[in-house]
Amino acid sequence: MDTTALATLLFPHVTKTPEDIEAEFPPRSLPEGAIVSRMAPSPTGFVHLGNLVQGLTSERMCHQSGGTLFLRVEDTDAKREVAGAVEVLIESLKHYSIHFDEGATVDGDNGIYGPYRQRQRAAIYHVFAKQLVLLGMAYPCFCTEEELSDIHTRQEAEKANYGYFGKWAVWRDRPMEDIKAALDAGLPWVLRFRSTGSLENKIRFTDLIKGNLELTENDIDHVLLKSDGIPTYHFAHAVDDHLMHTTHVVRGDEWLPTLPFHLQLFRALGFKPPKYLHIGPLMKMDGDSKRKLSKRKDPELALTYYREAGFPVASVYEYLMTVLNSNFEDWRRANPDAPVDNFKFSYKKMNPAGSLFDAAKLRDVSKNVISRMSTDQIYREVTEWAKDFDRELFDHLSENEAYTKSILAIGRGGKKPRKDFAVLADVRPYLDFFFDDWFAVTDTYPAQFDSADIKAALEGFMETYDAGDDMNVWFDKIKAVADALGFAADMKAYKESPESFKGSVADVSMFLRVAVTGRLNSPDMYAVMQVLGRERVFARIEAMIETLK
RNA sequence: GGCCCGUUGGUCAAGCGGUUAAGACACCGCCCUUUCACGGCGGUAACAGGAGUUCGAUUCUCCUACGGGUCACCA
Repeated sequence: MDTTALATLLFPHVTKTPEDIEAEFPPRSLPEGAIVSRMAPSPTGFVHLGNLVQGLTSERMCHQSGGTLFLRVEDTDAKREVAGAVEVLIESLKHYSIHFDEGATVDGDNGIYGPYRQRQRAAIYHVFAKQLVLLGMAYPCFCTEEELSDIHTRQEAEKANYGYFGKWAVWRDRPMEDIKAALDAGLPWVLRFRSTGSLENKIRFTDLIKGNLELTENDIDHVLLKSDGIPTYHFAHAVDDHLMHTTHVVRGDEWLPTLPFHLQLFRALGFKPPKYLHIGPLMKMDGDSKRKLSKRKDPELALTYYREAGFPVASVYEYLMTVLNSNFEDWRRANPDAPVDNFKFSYKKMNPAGSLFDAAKLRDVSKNVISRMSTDQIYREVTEWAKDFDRELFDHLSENEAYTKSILAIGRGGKKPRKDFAVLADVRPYLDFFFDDWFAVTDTYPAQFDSADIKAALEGFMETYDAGDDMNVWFDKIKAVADALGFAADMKAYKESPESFKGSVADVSMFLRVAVTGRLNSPDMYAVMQVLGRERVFARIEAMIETLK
């Protein structure tokens, strides 16, 4: 077979050589040990947790090593592409604070190793495709979809392995005349890799996460270029990651089965392969068994789900960190206030197996994250969230900024901050009673108490209340009210002989709490009253007294 | 079916030939506490099974079982 003739026949317009292209993608000048990696998602309009897991890993490795992280859009499948998906993607990753040094942006490209959208790189791939043809390592295949599925059916019937190889690879050794004839007839064709691998042979490979692996060689003549001239993932991966000087590839371990093929491709092209990190899948419980989180069945796979539910970015980030690096939690406990970026991320701490996504754990992490936020920070977070997902809340918050902040400040800061919020959506039910138009008495007094006593306690409280009192004086006054009504002022005394009292100061506090907050449970009453102000407090108590008449 | 990866308590996970097998979440109990939310102390609970290698295996090897992934002109 005259490969020169075939190459010219197949790629008449390709004039550049691989050397020309190489010259256009010079080596990067980065410090020793700097990692170059990328996020290479396909623009399907759906950004999921897996993308973030992979992105976070790449991002940490690059930026911790003084390297470069870039974004490459893998838009080789025109059928799946959704309009505006690139924008969604970029916006979403930005939201989750993954910063790219280089790559595709909303307006175009940033960097000298572009284009960063694969379809725009078609001419580049063709140069290397032609090269492979020249070397006899690739050939055109004119099989139709029907022929291919027919092959598959026959393989099933014969219990043979699936795929285009051996005797099934009907175009692998066709004479030139056949190829010419097919070309002249205008038949569509794909370019296939001429594999020399054998199932008999094993290859050894070290994955940075999975460790030493023994894989079987690839014997399939995979498609390199599709009939539209656009490369498949495999070919684009080899060419791009070589030209863009990627040092580490982080991806899901569903790629492990095709890894032998990728390695083969790199060798055929004369490229040095990057180091690989194959991450186990994120799973979830489905009945009694685990399974990979699925785009179709599991709404919690989509990043938008977390935004909508009101998980702050920092919460999702920290949760994923705990999943990715097993020592992250320990570090966080030792450094509760340190910026996350200070954590030393290590791929050595990554779990080779898949992890079950743990929603309860995410909530717990989130509670801690939110509890550590300053008042201004939580105000900003919740306002921003409410803007999109709870307009009414947004209005209340933004029209009463100072007031809202004083509410959110209750129990915030200090060694043992309150942990009331797992998600920002928890904020509204927590603080709604502070706003008069939302305030409603939803809990009722337990039946065991006499309304005359309740009324007397409320009135007694108002007689001596002074907003200027400090907490101790304030509570002493409540104790005095309790005492006067035959309620124990001292909890110890009450516990020793509850039968000698009508109740305790705890009950008297409860009378006030229901009147002032409308419920049995609330944050610290003293602080609540300070925030509400004397006028509101009295108005509410008086309203309650009315109902007790 | 072929190929590959994985398997420590309910869940997330330390461990990397000798440990009383960490820790976190969840759950339970006690303490603190005017409710709540915290916080403190304690508890239940695990090396899938079987053969090897070794003085000794959770750790190494093999087999089995189970789970997962993958076998497209999708990535």
